[in-house]
Amino acid sequence: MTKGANTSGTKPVSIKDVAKQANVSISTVSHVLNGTKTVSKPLQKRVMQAIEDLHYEVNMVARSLKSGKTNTIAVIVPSITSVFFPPLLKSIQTNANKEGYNVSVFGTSGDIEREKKYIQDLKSQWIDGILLSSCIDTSIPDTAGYIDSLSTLNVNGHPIPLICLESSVGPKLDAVVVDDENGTKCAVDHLLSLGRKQIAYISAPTSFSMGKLRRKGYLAALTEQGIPVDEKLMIEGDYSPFSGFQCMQQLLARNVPIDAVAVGNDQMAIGAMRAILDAGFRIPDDIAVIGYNDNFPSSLVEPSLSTVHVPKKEMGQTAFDLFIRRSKDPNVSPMHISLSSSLVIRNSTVPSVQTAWDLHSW
Amino acid sequence: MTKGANTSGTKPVSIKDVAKQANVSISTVSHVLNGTKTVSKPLQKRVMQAIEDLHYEVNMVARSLKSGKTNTIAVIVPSITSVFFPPLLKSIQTNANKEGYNVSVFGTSGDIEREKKYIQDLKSQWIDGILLSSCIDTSIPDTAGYIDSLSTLNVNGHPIPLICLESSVGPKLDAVVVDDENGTKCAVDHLLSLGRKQIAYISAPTSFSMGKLRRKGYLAALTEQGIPVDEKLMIEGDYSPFSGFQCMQQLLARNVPIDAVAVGNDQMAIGAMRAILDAGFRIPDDIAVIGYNDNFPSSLVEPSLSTVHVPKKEMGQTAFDLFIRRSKDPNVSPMHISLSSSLVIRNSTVPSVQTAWDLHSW
DNA sequence: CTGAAAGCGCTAACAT
DNA sequence: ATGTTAGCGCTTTCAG
Repeated sequence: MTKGANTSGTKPVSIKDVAKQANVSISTVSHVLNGTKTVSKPLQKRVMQAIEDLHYEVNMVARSLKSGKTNTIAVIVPSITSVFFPPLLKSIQTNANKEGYNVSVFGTSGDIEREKKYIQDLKSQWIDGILLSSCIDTSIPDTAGYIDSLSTLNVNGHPIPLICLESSVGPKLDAVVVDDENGTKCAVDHLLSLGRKQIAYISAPTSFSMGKLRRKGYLAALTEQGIPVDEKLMIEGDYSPFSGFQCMQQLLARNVPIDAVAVGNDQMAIGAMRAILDAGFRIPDDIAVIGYNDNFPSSLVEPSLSTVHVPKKEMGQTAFDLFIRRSKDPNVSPMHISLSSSLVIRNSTVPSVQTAWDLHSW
Repeated sequence: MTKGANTSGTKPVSIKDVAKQANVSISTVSHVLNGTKTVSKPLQKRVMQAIEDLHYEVNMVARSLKSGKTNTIAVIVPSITSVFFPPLLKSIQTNANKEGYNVSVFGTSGDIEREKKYIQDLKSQWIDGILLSSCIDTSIPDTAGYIDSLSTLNVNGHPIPLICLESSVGPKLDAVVVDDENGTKCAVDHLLSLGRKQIAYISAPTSFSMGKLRRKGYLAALTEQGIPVDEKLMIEGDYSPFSGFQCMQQLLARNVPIDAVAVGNDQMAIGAMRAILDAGFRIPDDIAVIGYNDNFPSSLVEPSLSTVHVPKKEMGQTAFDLFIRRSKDPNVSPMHISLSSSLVIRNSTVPSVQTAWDLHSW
């Protein structure tokens, strides 16, 4: 009646016990378990029966030791509480489970040493693959060695597929990113189309390719319109809402006229909104704001935040697909997939549009 | 110079190779690796040197097979995207890492079959422990067998510690919960103290102890004031913001006067706020709203949402401590820890209080 | 179609 | 203090 849960027993039952009970050899049991070879119907029955009777369950660690596979992949991200990652993690999890993989999640808190440590540990555990949103600061010298080591991670004599998430770390590694530059350019173009002239920019850390590319998009948009770039209008945050708040305060304190601000992510944008509002300005009448990523809080704040939508679900899916692709053939050449993002216009740039709270994804 | 990353190699190097290189026995290597026995300085040196030279790294899966320990715990939650869990997961992760444990996270999407499947798989993997926020519906008969099996989970001849998170599943299991009943009572008392008489309640699923207890707190508060309970004022949601929205719409459609609503969690409360506002009522002038959990979005919405604070960090910490406690002695009697919650008053009940956006935790 | 046996890499009891 | 050896539970040649 109840499922074959070894619910009470104390003695571990192994393949050996099953073999004995079924009166067959140990290898026969293994073969019916894995379908590795054809086993005659009668024996098959007996084995199944014995498995049932004994409540046998395979031991994955022994199997892993033999097979070299753990059926587990790891996802390493800077923060598991940052609102951006959970949807991504969920997507990865869903896709991985579908293919029989388990997922372990690690949060580095932006500490590169912990990132390295995790990767080291993961190798020892014979992890089947790593999806990495690295917190490495590529602006620091001597970083090349680490990046290089990532592309040649190997264990048990074979390479461990490693896929970069969100931010490409090097040309030799598979990666799935969004078209950060173009997305930001669209955002700034939108501001420009609204007639804004003094557009500030709060950047995500430019020590990462993501931050660099997004800022590049900002610059490109200005340049295209022949607007001179003013360093006074640019500042760099650290992703967090509070850093956005602080950056905006500083921008405001510089006494340069500002009628709009584009921001490297939604968290900082919301922090910036707070600073603007606290300083007594109106959004967007005095200063328009646009973020990046389209996380659910952006639909909740007042006024709702315009932003650039990033397809997190698709991103997780794609990353997992890249992992599968590389597991099948470790030698395929690295693939960089850039997902396209799209503008989401809300009230922080256009007061007249109807916007609604996102009541579904959290 | 560079860390001993086996960065390029192809041959797996085992303890055997180290032994040969150092010209010692395999067990000596093991002993210096684990400090299991005292090894003479010179040999120790030679072994360390060989490890260095060969870029040796322990193989955790082989070690696990032998030792029966994987140094990994699993956390199973209904949803990894729900805003409540990430802070909890982070806390668990932090504490676990400190003690040398890795954490695997699993989201069941509220599907009890997936929950069972995960647990089954985890047993095969010889997981060291499970922290479980179960999605089992205790109102369904035949559920006892499952709960019972949880308290006797065992593998490799020894029990697997299992700790219930957020919702106690049975007296035989360790659990860390919040004082749901009292917390809700305080919330409703607050509404009462504001002079509200027609207080509706949107419940979390009452098929779980958490939902039951919180509703009980609501009833207790009314009863204490001699206010008759009106079934028309009660309804049950499914945790999600959208369900809160729908529940509130239904409540409003019942044409019973309502001047306040207490809600089983913040997500539903925010959904309910949307419904109230959409229906043209003012918050809190016409209808006051209070939630539960104190997740960051509650500070962001307009008006900000009063709620009951739940210490997620402490919860993760406590759960992990319980795990450690039970690993050390599988036979200690089950411990139920109830964390106390506290009222957070914001503008959805008291317009005059100053509230600020939470800019720090997401 | 079935079984015997050799390890995967490691730990730990048991010699020496 | 050091070495020898027997497995942990499983997969997978290789024989029969």
